[in-house]
Amino acid sequence: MSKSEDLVWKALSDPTRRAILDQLAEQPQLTGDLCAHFGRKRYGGLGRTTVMKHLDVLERAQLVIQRREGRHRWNHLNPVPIQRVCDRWVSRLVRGLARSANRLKDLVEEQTGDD
Amino acid sequence: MSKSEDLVWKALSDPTRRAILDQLAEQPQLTGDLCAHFGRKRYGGLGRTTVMKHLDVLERAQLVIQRREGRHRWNHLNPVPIQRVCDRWVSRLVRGLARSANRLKDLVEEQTGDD
DNA sequence: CGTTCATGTCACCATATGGTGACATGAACG
DNA sequence: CGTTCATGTCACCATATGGTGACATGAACG
Repeated sequence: MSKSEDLVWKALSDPTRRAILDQLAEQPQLTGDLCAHFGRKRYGGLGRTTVMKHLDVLERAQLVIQRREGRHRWNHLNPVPIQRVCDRWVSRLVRGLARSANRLKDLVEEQTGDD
Repeated sequence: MSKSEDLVWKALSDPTRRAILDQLAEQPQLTGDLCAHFGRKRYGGLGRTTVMKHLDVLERAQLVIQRREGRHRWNHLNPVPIQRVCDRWVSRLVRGLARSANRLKDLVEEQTGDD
């Protein structure tokens, strides 16, 4: 639907990017720190270029906010998009659940009848 | 991380699949109904094969549950995986936010100082 | 002010993914 | 029981995506 929501879902679909967000949830980090971390074999053994590309995707989805400081760059997690997206879906599901309460009841009765 | 969580994120990353879940949140539908709906130009103009592939992805992520009935197949939305995934992330973010409250305060003060 | 070190950009590659038409199966209806 | 109609499967294509090494920039430190 909305362009920005799509960027968020796309950004979250990759495990490495979710791991980056995990790291940034702990504390803001330098691009170099993240590259060093995900460069370790245990954590993917990724090249610096790869990590920066992931950061770029996260930035375009506004999940990560970047701040220059001299020749360093701090990467901050921005929790707003995730919460917005989750809120929307959970409320949609709740709406649907209410509507289908009767059908679910019927299904359960039918299933237990079969056992 | 976990295999099943990855399947859910991957499944949710496509706009068409999210639209399918939207449809199924309203009410369970036959595969043919969904194909007819998304076959309309306004809703993507997709072929039957394409819609079924999306349904397959959703089923593997357990976001959709299927029930045979004669030569028909009912597709039901299963809200559990979305809620589980959202819960995990929101709680992670809350944890991170608490930890970074001080840093955020500093940032805000610094920013307002610059304006 | 030359060198170093963190970050940015580029062109490129292999594979995953969304999409398709043609054919297969199998319940249901005359 | 032959035909129809909903669903399932197959091989295939174009493009998006994750990943890479080589080169570019530009702050900082001796």
